[in-house]
Amino acid sequence: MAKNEKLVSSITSMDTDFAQWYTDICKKAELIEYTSVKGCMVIRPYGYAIWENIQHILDTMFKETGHENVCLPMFIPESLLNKEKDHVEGFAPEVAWVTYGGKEKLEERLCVRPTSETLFCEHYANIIHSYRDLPKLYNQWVSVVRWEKTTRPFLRSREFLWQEGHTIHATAEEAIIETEQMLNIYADFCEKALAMPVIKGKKTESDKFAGAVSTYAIEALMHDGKALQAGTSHYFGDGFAKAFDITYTDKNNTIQIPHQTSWGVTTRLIGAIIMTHGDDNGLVLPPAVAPIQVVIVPVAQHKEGVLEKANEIYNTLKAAGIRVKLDDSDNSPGWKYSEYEMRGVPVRLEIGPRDIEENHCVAVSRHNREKVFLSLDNLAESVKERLQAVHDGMYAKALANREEKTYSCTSMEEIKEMLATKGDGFVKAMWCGDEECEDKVKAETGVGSRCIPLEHEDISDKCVCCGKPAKHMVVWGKAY
RNA sequence: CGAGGUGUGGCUCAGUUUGGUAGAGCGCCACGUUCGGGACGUGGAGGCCGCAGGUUCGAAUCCUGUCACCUCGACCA
Repeated sequence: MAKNEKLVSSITSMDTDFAQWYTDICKKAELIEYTSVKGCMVIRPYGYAIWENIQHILDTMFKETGHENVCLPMFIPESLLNKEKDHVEGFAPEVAWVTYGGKEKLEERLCVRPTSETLFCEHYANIIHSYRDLPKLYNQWVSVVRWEKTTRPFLRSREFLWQEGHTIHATAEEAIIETEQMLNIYADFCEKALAMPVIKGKKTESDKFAGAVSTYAIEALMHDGKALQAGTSHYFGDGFAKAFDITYTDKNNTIQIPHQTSWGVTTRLIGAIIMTHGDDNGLVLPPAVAPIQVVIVPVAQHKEGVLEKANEIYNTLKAAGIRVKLDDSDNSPGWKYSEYEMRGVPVRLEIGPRDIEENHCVAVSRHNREKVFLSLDNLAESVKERLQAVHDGMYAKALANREEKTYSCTSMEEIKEMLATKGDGFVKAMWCGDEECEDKVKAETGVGSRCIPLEHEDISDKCVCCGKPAKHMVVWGKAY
């Protein structure tokens, strides 16, 4: 392994400086490049291809559950943004404004959408009249702008790509079911496509979305023990509908107010992948979203028959629907091994004269570097099995990391001690429901409330802070 | 946004204290030899020192401002 350290010396090791390690990977795996505008990055082809794969899988899940894609404007007139009081207050500090059109000052300034609830509401008010018009299950894939003070690639940028689902329903029950359904879709996606375990939970009052009745989120734990909110799903009740005057006539010819939801995930998921699975050799990509699932590295490719065989393998795998790349550049095999490990390619196949003689190739799994020989007969099948094994291995590893860094605590002292001795992580502790206690826990221990998990656990019957009867089990953590 | 740190070819950095007109290694390009964990030889290209002002006969070096990145806080997908 000593030699190995030298190979990857260009990436700062995770233990030395996790933040620098993260930045190194973003740059060296060619996911992003900075631009002259703070917080606005170029997502390079390799990074964007990951996003395209995320989009494709999620979009399919959305469509399977009856959602339709739309596209709304990127500008919101100030008066429209101002219609829902909590919503404006939540977003006003971080919106960017357009005040000029060419040389003329605008009568009313336009905000660059930080999120599109208000636009959807304006639209719904126009198109919804009857119970027959409901529900509307809309989603859009767009970018939004939030003028953040501190920015980091993927985790917090001023412009970011996301999808925002906005649905409107006849009844509260239906909207609540939608909110839960989308939370479940996100959690399934994270676990099955990104190999990333998440905790589904409800946000506390102080932490919920501006204008929502309740906010649900999936929370993931990164390799360094910090929490990352990976997706949110909000139930709005009829608050927005009232503010925007959206009504419909029901079967009995009486005017009713509909109920709404919104839900979203962003390019932050790419940051989550990096920080959940990455290691000191670079990126480790889950097979489902990896732009290249298998890279073929020919060894002694100048020798007769090697490139021919490599091409044959390439064609076989490609025909089987695997995203495969053959690197026949004249870099040395060793160089290629390191390069594709840094880029996180899940499986590498090595094929050289000795392999050809024995009718097999070498398969190396990125996440654990395990090497096996695979027969060239039925190769597509066995490669698919390897990809599945990589996914399973990555999930197990990420889950083990989370378990190891999850602590159940019954007192403030215990929280402090666990964090001090075992490092950052998820802290499970009971809470009375009082905001004062929530703030106090954060102020004294450094960990804030992440969510109230849907799967309840009884750690004790008393609030970890005040000792009064507990209402909820809360997962606490330091957040990105 | 508050406190601290760093900006020098694509990358990692030396040079800044004490001003005198820019270096190394890696990478890149060409050719040849190589090829089972980042190969080697020979030749070559590439930087007005983050940017803008100022001081000075003269600024990578001193001063002011600004931008970007990193760390720790506060805010957030």
